[in-house]
This record gives sequence, C-alpha cells and structure tokens, in this order.
Amino acid sequence: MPAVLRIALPVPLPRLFDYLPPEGANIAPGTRVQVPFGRGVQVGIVMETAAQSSVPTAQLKRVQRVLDDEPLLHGELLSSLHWATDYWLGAPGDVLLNNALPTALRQAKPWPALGEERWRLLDAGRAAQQEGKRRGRSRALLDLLAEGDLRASELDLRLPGWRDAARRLHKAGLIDSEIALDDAPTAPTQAAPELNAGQRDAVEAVAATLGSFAPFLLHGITGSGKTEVYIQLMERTLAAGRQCLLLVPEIGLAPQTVARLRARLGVPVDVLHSNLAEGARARAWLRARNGQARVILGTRSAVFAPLPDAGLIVVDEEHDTSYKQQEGFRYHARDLAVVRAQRLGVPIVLGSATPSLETLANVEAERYRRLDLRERTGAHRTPPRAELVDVRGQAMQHGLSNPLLAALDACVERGEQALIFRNRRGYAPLLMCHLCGWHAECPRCEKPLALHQGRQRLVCHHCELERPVPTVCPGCGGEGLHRQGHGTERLEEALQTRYVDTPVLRIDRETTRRRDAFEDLMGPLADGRPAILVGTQMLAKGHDLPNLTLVAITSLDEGLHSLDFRAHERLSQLIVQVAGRAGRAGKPGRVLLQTHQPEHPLLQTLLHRGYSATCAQMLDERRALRLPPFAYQALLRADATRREHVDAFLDAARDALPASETLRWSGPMPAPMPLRAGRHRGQLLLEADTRSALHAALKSWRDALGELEGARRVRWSIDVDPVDLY
DNA sequence: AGCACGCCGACT
DNA sequence: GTCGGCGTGCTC
Repeated sequence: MPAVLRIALPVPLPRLFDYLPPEGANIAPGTRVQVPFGRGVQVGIVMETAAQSSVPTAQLKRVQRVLDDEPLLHGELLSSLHWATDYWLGAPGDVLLNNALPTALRQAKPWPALGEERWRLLDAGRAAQQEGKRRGRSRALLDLLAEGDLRASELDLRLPGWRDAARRLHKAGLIDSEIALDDAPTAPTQAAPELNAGQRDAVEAVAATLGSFAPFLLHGITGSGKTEVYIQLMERTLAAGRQCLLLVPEIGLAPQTVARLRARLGVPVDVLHSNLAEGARARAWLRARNGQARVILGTRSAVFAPLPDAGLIVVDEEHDTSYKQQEGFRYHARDLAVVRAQRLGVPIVLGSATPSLETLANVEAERYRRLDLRERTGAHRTPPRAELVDVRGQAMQHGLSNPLLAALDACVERGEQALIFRNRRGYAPLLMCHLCGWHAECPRCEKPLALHQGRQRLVCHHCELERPVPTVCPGCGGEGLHRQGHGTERLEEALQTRYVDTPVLRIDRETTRRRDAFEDLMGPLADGRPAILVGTQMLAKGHDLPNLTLVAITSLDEGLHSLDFRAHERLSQLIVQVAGRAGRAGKPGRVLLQTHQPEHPLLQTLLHRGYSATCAQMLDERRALRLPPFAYQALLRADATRREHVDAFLDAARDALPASETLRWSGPMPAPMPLRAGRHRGQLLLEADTRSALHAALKSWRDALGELEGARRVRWSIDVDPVDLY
C-alpha cells in the first residue's frame, strides 16, 4: 500500500510533489488529479507511487479529486515522456501539462465529447411530424429526421441553420441526440497513381519492416514523389489495422495536404497543431488516444499524440528547424519521434530532399537505412543547375544585378512566375544621416532599427520596439536622413514600379501575420498566373507553383560568412530547396544566386558535385573539429537586466561543473546578441564526445545551478542539443 | 511560473 | 498619509 503519490504540477521546477492518496484509493501513474497547491488548487498528474516521502508527513496534503477513471497517459507515451523529460532536462509538470497535453485537458473538467451528435425523433416528435405540427426549420428538421437519424455534419449540409430548431424541439421533448462514437463511413475517392521504380522499392523496403522498429532516411529530390511513398505506406499500415503519425514542419500543413490524405486513405484523418482551437485540439488528441483517429497529421507538438495502435511514423522535411522547440521545454520532435518509434516497435521514415547532417551521420553509422528517390515524377523536370552571379564590381539596382534583372525581364515577358529571396524584412535595414553619421538604433538591443515605410515606423527586429520615423536628423537637426539597404518592402516597391503590369507579392512575417494569410496570398498563384514573389526564407517552403521558372537569392554572402557552424548546412539546404522549385516538365527554369564569393569552396562543391557530396565534406569537417553530430552539446543561457548578475551566475555555473576528463566547456561568453530587449545575455557551452558523458554530468549540474546564490537574479535555461548557438 | 510578503518613491 | 515598484521566498 503506497503511502504517497508523487505528482507533476504545472510549475517549471525539476521535481515532483508528494501527496497523500485519497482515502482507500490507489491511483495509477498517468492519472490526472486535483490537489491543493500553495494557496490554490491545481491539476496534476500522478507520476509515481512511493512507500514514503522525504517531506515530513505533517506537511503532506491530500489529493482532493481523481479526475480520470483510467490513466489519461499510460504505456509507451508515459514512458517516452519520462525519457524526454530526462533527456532535454524538462520540468516534469511543464513537459506533461504544458506541452504533452492539450490545454483543455489541463482543466479539471470532464473530457469533451469525442463523437459526433446524432439526432433522432422521439415518439412525441414522430407524432408531431405526422400531424404536420411546427413550421419553418423546425418542420424541415422533423421531416428530415423522420427519414432516419442524422449526424451533425450531415445536418450542416442538408439544413443549414438547423441548430436553433434542434434546440427548440429538444426542449419540447420531440427530438433527442446522442454521441455517435463511430465515425461516419468514409471511402477513398481517389485512386493510387502508379509508382516509379524508386518509389516502389522504398515502399517495399519500409513495408517489409511493419511491426518492428526500423528507422529510414527517405532522401528524395524535390518533385520525386515522397508524399506518394508516405501515402502508400499509410495504406499498408491502415490495412494492417494500425495508426499512422505524420509530422510536418510548421508551414507545411496546408489544407490541401489534409484533403489529399482524406481523399486517398478513406479513414478519419485528424489534424493536431497549435493553431487549432483548444476544444478541437483536445478532441483530436483524445481521438488518437482511443484509436478513432487512424491518421494523425500535425506539427511539432503532434509528436505527443497517444498512439495505442501505432503502425508507422513519418517525419516529413526532417531537416526543418521548426521541429526543435526554442523556448520552455526545448525538445526536438524528430528525435522524440525516433525514440517513440523504437519503443512502439514501428518503422519511422525521415523524409527530406536535404537531410540534416545528424540524420546523414546516422545513415553513415548504419543506424538508419537510406532510401533514395532519384527520379522525378510526372510534371517535374530535373532541377535546373543553379548559376552563380558574380556581383563584384557590378552595377546594382535595389540589390539586383543586371544579369538578374535581365532574367526577370525575360520571365515577365513570357508571362511566367518568379521568386526572389531577400532575407531582410522592412523597407531599409538602416536609417542613417549623411551629414553627421547618426543612425537609428534600438536602445534595448543596440542594433539598428529597420525602416518600415508602409507602417511609417522604425522597428527593431530583435525585440518588439517601434518608433516613429524622424523627419529631420535627431543627431544634427539636418535634412541628411538616408535610407540604406534594401528590405523586402523596398524590393517589392522597386519591382512593382519596373513591372507595372505584373503583380508583385511580398511574403514575409509582416504580410503573413494574419492566420491563413500565407494561404490567401499563395493559393491563387496555383493557376499559373504571372506574378513576382518577393520574400524571406518562409518562401522556401509551401506551395508548388506550376509556372515558376525563375528563382533568385539576392545574396548568399551572410550565409557564407556566418560564425554559426551550421550556417553552411543551412545555406546548402536553402539553395537546394529553392532550386527544386523552379521549372516544370515543359518549361525549363533558372536559378540565380548572387554572391561576392563565387569561388567559395562550399558553392563550388554544391553546384558541381551536389548536396550529398557537400554533406559528406561537411561531415568530414565536423568530425575533424569534433562538432555535432560527432560531439554532443548543451548550452547554458542566462540573461538579466544587469550584466554583472549574468557574469556572476555563469562563472559560478562553470565552477560548479563536475571534474571530468570527458567534458569540455567554452565560456562563459557573451551571446551572439549580448543585449536583447534590455537584457544582458551570456552563455556557457558544454561538449562531450559521447551522449552518455554529457548526460552523466547534466542533471546534477542543473540541480546544482538551481541552488546557486545568483540563480534567482537571472533567467537561465539549459538547451540540450542546441540548434543555434545563440 | 504564480503568488504573497516586504520595505522605499510620487500621488489622491 | 497611501498605492505600487519588483527583490525574495515558497509551493508536497
């Protein structure tokens, strides 16, 4: 008989809280309970039972209420969450309640109804219907239901606005509803296309492993039909009575993906992502849990979906950095997906045209099997070879060289679509006085403010600061203010002036702020109408544009010179991804890359020997320099309004490191942005050659950091496997 | 993270 | 004279 329950509560503390179980009840791990906590009441999750507590018995409080008849979390999911909490050093309550569970399930409320309402006539209603009572919609509803029971979704179609009538008739005791737990029958409406040899081999290779853990890299060039491979694998999995989980990057979840899966698979496809209304999210999560959802499609957080009948996991665009959560609990959804597949005993497919070096290293080490799709399907042609445009000494207009402008002219002339990348938002990155040298700077970040012309604002791109645009120079009072550099907004303006008859669309954070804005802007272009798109990196993903024949990156130079050791990997991925978007079967495409460094070895290797050869070279460099994926890192970040607090904390943290021959550290050092939003930032990097060496040190170090004198004066966090070292 | 307790400045 | 600033401590 356990004396105490150890419970996770929604606080960012790396520990559990001990409570007395309610009288006479034994509660299994994974069950939600309501407990008195501090002055209030909280919902927590029972994690363990223990014979005794280290807390004096007198201080223990009792569980007030058990919220679930059976554990909400159990089996593989609960154990994977334990693993994840441990690996990424999460706080159990934060991981479980703020990340794994949908918000609606954090409340002490009954589960939302999962099925759909099904309405039926009661005897009194049948009599009323036969006597021709009631009028208007109520009459129509009685007539409809007289033919048979109907689901809410069917009523939505057959009698719009039926809800008011239903409410009235229900109150009058004429009709009633129940929750239908089965789903409306569905059937595939689209047939499977023929696969090419590569696709067929890939499907067969993965299908042969159904029922056991097997990790695969599906490396398919853009347009090679990776999605079709996923779909046919899902068909096999579903036929075996198993569930599928498909993870996609944040931007990749277009409505047409959902529609395509539904049309092809003929089973309930449930969507799970953070933009969903809370009720809908909880519903989808619970439907996954009880097995009603057969396919779960979602972004990062969907990796927490319960999968009682799991059969297959797919991570599309596995290299995408949106799989790594960048604040709070800093988990990596792809990596967690692999762990879950292992525990579930199911195959996992990591798909990408530009696999991450981490995944390629796993292939090299024969931990993952590699499947290649080298052929393109149907409408696609071989990606055009990218051309470097040497801009040294060239005349430029708005950051565009003459060769690029000539290509644009020709593209517009042919009535085709073009896509221009510029990784600077706003109108001009800098507002500077030509007379005295003054420039607009953010006082909280000490970085230049960007001019946003449309909003008539100076904006800091590192914090939320906005300022009015001065008309005269605040430094000298003169009229020398000058807009320097070209952001997407200025490029849009310049191109619209040059190409009066062709619509120029800007796609960046500013123009896509509204929900669905990305969809609304890009959607209409699917018909191939002429257009020039200007935008930031977010343009690299998303829609397939059938009439796109010119893609240009206005400058590769930042990517070539960045201090981040992953910059070259990112740049290679960007170049290959965007190149894959230009040109369709009948129409050749061009890809132009402007640079001051056309002879740069990275560009030479990438353009002449391809992505895989470039990666092989980058992997050699990483191995030689003992960098990830051949070393394992954790980054301690700290920030505070006072710099000396940051320095003192990081110094103490370094001193608190256990003596170890396998652990290396660098720092404390300033973060790449030493001041952001008025807070001073510093960091300390830990490295080891093995995961176990790193993790052996981490947990006790984390606990020691919490005890440090200066810990309360700073905000700090540890990022295990950081993807950006800032 | 929340929340309360606890001592020092500009306001009705 | 008070409202409220955020430093410090605590949550079984």
